[in-house]
Amino acid sequence: MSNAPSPLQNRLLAVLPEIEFERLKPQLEAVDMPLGHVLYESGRTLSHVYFPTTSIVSLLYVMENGASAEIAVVGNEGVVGIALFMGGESTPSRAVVQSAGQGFRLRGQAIKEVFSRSGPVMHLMLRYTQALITQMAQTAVCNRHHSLDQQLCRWLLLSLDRLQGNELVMTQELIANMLGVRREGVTEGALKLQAAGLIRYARGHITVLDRVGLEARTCECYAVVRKEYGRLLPDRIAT
Amino acid sequence: MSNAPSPLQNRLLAVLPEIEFERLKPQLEAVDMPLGHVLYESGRTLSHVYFPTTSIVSLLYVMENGASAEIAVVGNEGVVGIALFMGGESTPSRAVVQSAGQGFRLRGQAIKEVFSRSGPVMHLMLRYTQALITQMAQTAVCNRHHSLDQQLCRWLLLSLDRLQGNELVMTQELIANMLGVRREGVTEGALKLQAAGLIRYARGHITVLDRVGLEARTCECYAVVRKEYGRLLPDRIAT
DNA sequence: GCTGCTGTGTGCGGGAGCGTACAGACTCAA
DNA sequence: TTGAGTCTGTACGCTCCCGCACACAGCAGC
Repeated sequence: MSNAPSPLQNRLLAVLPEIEFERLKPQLEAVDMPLGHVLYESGRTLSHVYFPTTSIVSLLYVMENGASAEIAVVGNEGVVGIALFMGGESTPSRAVVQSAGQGFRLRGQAIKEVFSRSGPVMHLMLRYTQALITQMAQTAVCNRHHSLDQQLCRWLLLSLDRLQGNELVMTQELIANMLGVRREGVTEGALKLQAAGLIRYARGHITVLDRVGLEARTCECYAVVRKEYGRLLPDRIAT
Repeated sequence: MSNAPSPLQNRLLAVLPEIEFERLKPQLEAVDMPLGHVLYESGRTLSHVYFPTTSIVSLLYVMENGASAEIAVVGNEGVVGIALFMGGESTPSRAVVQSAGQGFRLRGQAIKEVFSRSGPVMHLMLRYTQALITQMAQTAVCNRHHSLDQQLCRWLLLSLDRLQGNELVMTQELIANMLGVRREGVTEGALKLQAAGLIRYARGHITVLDRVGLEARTCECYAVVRKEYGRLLPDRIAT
């Protein structure tokens, strides 16, 4: 029974080589993590990374209308605030204590120094990875909350951003696989878009006629992802 | 117009400092990426990372019953195979060419060398990050395909794994927020679990009576996540 | 031409979960 | 003890999407 909380209750810290742990230890600050406490807010620059010991933290995405969805959950097996060392400094999600308890925190600067000895290739890879993470998280949110029609628009836009030109070669069947929905659902969605003059569809060839129109029909998820790609990847590497 | 494909068409490669790019360049191999081509299979060790130039790649999770869901999409803004440099070597997802085109690939060893100069703290952080990514990806899949009841079980198990003891303090309202569903839906799900003798519920206190029973009721997502945490994090850092 | 295959359109019953509304049950403080 | 507040249970109509079935249209090859 460890009554005095120890950083070693966090299993990431516990498996570090002793030398490394001893180096970090003086900088670890014990913190109380009461239920509902917000460790960081969406879009805010993080000041610390948190290593939960007896608490659980939820990573939540809060939508514009206030509805939310959990992206992931972090307990004593992990660390909250990976954006700090991935190089993004912030994320579009919020971290909330889901189960009260203790933890330790480390100033952002300290963890960043560990990563600072590495070269530009690694930094770029990590920043990209964070952008990818955002896309995954937003996919989860979108799957939960948005209509097939909105998701279809999002998907078309994400694909379009990665192509030159405005035509994509893709059957409705394949799109359905990607979105995890029925083929018939894609048919109906595509028909609506076609009727609205936004796309033209013909046996595996989609031509986007009105990109702005698609953006107007999709959900916020697309914009969130696009913005993060723009923010994280330099020199006009946008989504 | 660049008729001869250039690695610089990939925007990650394009923003690298010239010195770094020149170092990688001789090792970049141009590859054709035909529609439907599987770059890597779920669970298989990756041999290369791929930098798409004119192609688009889908990261898909394929469920046991064959249904699938796209986790994310990667085009010339990114790289396929982040598990290689994150240290995981493999992922539970499959990478499929969604739009035919070209790309460049790099032997895994080459990208790993870039990361090998870093210390154990960073490696651990990255491996953890990959585990977290898996959790997010699986959340997306689960949101798409599984019932509220299954998701409730998954959520309870993930929380339980991060707690000592078998009681969690959590109102149905909060769980609903996490899962992104109605509170009433959680009520109904919890009642079923209680009727089956798996949990006991009382005003914000849940006691898990039959963990194995919960595991039997949840979907594959829980096991996938748990297994990846076990695999990626050493020394019995499980989910 | 005909035949087959692939891709798209359509219709219908059913179920899961939503929005809404409200009722009971427990807890705490005045 | 009484009332207010919080948490949980129940009910009902509705919508979106699913599963299934089938028709049709374009495009290949012979």
